Amino acid sequence: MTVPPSRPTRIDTMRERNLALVLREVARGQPVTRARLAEVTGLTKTTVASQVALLEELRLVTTAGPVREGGRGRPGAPVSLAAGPVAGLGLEINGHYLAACVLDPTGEVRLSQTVACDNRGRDARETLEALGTLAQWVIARAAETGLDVVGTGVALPGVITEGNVNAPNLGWESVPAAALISGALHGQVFGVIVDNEANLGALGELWYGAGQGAGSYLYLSGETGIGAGIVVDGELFRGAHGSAGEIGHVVVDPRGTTCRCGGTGCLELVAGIDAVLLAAGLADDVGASEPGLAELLRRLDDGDRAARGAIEAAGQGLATALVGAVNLLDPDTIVLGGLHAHLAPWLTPAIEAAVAHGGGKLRGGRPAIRASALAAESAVRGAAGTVLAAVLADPSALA
Amino acid sequence: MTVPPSRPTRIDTMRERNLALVLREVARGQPVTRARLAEVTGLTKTTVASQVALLEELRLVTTAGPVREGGRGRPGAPVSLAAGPVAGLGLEINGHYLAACVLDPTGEVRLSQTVACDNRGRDARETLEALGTLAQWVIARAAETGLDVVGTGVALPGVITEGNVNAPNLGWESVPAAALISGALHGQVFGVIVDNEANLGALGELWYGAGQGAGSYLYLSGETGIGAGIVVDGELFRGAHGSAGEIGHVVVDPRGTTCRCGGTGCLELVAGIDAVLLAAGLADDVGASEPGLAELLRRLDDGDRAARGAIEAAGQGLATALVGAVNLLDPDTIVLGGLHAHLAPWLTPAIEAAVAHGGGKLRGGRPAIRASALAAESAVRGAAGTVLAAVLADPSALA
DNA sequence: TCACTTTAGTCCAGTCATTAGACTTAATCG
DNA sequence: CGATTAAGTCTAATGACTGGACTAAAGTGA
Repeated sequence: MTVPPSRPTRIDTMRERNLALVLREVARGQPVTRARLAEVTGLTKTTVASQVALLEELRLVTTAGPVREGGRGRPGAPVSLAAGPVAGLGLEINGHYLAACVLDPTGEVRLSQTVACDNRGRDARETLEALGTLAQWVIARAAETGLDVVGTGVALPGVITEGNVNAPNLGWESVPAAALISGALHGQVFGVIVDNEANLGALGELWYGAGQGAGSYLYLSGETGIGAGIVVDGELFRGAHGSAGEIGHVVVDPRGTTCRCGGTGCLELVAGIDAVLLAAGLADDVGASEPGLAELLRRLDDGDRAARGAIEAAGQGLATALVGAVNLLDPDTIVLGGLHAHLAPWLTPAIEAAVAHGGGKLRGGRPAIRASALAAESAVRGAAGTVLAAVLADPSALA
Repeated sequence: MTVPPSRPTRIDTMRERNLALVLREVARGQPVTRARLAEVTGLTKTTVASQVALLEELRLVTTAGPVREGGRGRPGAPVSLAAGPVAGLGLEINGHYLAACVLDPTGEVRLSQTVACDNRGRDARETLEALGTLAQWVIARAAETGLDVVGTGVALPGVITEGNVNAPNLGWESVPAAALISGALHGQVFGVIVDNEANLGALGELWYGAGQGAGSYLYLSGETGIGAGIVVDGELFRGAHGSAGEIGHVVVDPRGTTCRCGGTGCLELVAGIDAVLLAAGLADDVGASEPGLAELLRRLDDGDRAARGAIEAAGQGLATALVGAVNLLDPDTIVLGGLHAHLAPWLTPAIEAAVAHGGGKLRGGRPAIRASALAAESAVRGAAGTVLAAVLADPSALA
C-alpha cells in the first residue's frame, strides 16, 4: 500500500478538528446559536463557546445580537460566517481569456475580472506573467475593500502530473505552473493550488451552481476537448495518476476514425466543439469556438440540416459515453458544462433516453441531467472555492 | 450536502485513533520494535508502549523476546500481529456453491469450506438458511482451534440497495440478506457486512492477491454477468447509489443487439461467459459455466475456429470497455478475475494493445493487466478481509 | 405585577491521553 | 572492563475536554 504514514492525533489535533467541525456546522445552518451548535456537533456548550471565540478571533464568523424567536427561554446569539476579511482568489487560464474572481467565506463574489487575450500560441511563461499581473491587481483592489486573500486556486485546460502541466490546447509541455505563479503570490497561508479546469468546474458547480445538493456527480466540461470532473461525496475523484475523467477519449465507435490520442472512435471526434462545427459545415470557425458556437446555435434554430445532423451525432456519442460512465460511476446527477452548456437543449433528450434505458432496470436511481448554472464561470468559482474549502477544512491554519 | 454530522473528537477518540494508527503500522512492517513504531507514527515511545500494551490485551499483537540484529545498543522486542484468537469469517453465495473461510489477523487462511449446491432456482430463505448452517459449523470448528470470530462478511452476485439484495442470477428480489443471516450469527462485535461479489473480490485481490501494492485499481469479475470492483487508494468506490462498477452494461457497440438491461450493445453480450460459449458453438453448456469453460479452453488450445473467433470478439469488447474505464478512472492496475481469470492468456493481448493506444499519449501511467491470483477464492477472502479491515480501522471496538 | 419556568451562555473543578525528559536495561566497541 | 549506543519505563506537566453549578434573559400565568 502507498498509504501515507498518517499523522498521530495529539491533543491540539483534537482542538483543530473540533474547530473545523464547528465551523463546518456554522457554514451549513448559517445563523446558528451556540446552543444549537452544541446539540448538532455533540460537543458541550462550553467547548462550542470556546471554539466560536477562536473562530471570531480568526474573523471567520461573527455573532449578532440576541434575537427573540417567540420561543420561551433566553434568546440565543446567532453565529454566521463573516463576509470578510478572509477571502479566496480564483484564477483561470483558457484559450481566449484570463479570468480572476475573489470569494468571501459566505461564497459571495466580491470581485471579478476577465481579460481577453489569445493564450494558444503564447509562451507559457508569458501567459503566467500576465496572470500574475492580473492576480496582483485583483488582490490590491480586494485589499481596498478590506479583503485579505489567503490562498489561490488556478484552473487550466490540462493534466497536472507531479506539479507539471501538460496542456495541448495551450501548447504547454511540462510547465511547472504552480512554482512559476507563486512568485507573484507569496505570503498566502494556503498557497497556490493548480488543477484541471474540468475538476475545478465540477467543484464550482457543486458548491455554487447546478450540483448543489448532489452527493456524487459528473461534470462535463466541453471545449475543443471534452473533460469530466467526477465528484464523489463532495470530494474530487482523481484516479491513480491524477488523470481520471478523460471522458473525451472513451471509445464510442469501435469502427470510427483515429484520434490524436492514438485511439479509435473517441467521443471527442464526434462531440468535441470543433468536430461538431466541422460536421455542421462551419469549418471556417474551427479554432475560434465562441463565434462558431453562436453561428451553430443560429443554424440549429433555423433548422439547418447539417447542423441538426451534427448535433444529433454528438448527442448519440455523448449518450453512449455517458451510459458507460453512469454504469461505472453511478452518479446522482450529470451536469453539462463549458460550451456544451449552451448546446444542452439539443443534447439532453438523447442522453436522457439512453441513460434511462442503459442499465435502467438494474440500478437504484437514474441520474438527472442538468445544464451548468454558472456557464463559463464555473472553473474560476471552483478555483476560488477550493481556497475556502481549505479554510473550512483547517481553519486553525490561519492562526 | 448529505454529509453526516461528523462526530466530535474527544479525548478518548484521540486514544482510539492512535491505537488504530499503531496497529496499522504493526500490520505493515510485521516485526517492528516499539522504538521504530514511535519513529514511524510520530508518537512518543511512552505512548507507543502504552498502546502496544493495550493491543496485547486485546490479543491483536504479540511481543517476542529481544532479538539482536548486530546493531549497537539494546536490542528491541519485536511486535507482530497475533495469529489468533481474533478472526474474521467470510461467506460467499454463488450460483453453484456456498463457501466459507476464516482468516486470522495475519491474513492466514485458518479454515475453508465449500459446499456445492444449486442456488439458482432455490428460494432465498432456503439458501440463506443453508449458509447460516455452514457458518455455524465453521465457527464451531474455528472455536476448537481457539479462534474467535468477531465479524462476518458475505459476498453475493447482486446489487445491495439499503440493505436489500437484488440478484438476478440467483432469482433474488429485494431480499434483506443481512437481517436474515445475522440471526444465525448473533453476538459478533463487528456484525454482518453484505456486499457485492465484485466489490469483495476486488478487496480480496487487493489485500491477498494480484492487487497488492496497487493504490487504485479495477477488478473485473466475470461470470454470466460482468462486474467491476473499483478500488481507490485502498478504498472501495461505490458510487451514489451503491451500484458503481456495472461495467457489464457499458456500451461497446452502439449498433449491437438489445440487452436484458434495456440497453444496446452491452459488454456482457459479447464478453459474458454465456455469450462467449454461445458464440463458440457450446450452446449446450450455457448456464453451467464451469464445465463449459473447461471445454472452451480445450477447444481454444486445439485451435478451434469458432472458439478463437468468440474469444477474439470478447477481447475486443473488453478492450473497448476497459479503455473507457481507464480514461474515466485512471487505475494503476487491472485484474481479470472470476471465470475470466482462466481466459486471461487469450484476452490480455487485445486489452493491452487497446489500453496502450487509447489515450496513451495523454496520460501519465499505463495500467498493468494481470490475472487474478486467487481465482475463485477472491470474493470469500475479501469478505473475511473486510472484517479484519474493520478491526484494523477500530481495534478499540473489541475492548 | 411578580414568582415560576425555560432556554442561552459562562464559570470552575476534574479527567485523562499525550508529551518531554530523566532513568534503567542491555547490547556492542575499543 | 569501562564507554557508548539504543530500547524501553517512569514521572511530572500540559491542555482540551466534560459535567454540573451558576447567571442572564426571555415568556407564562395567577
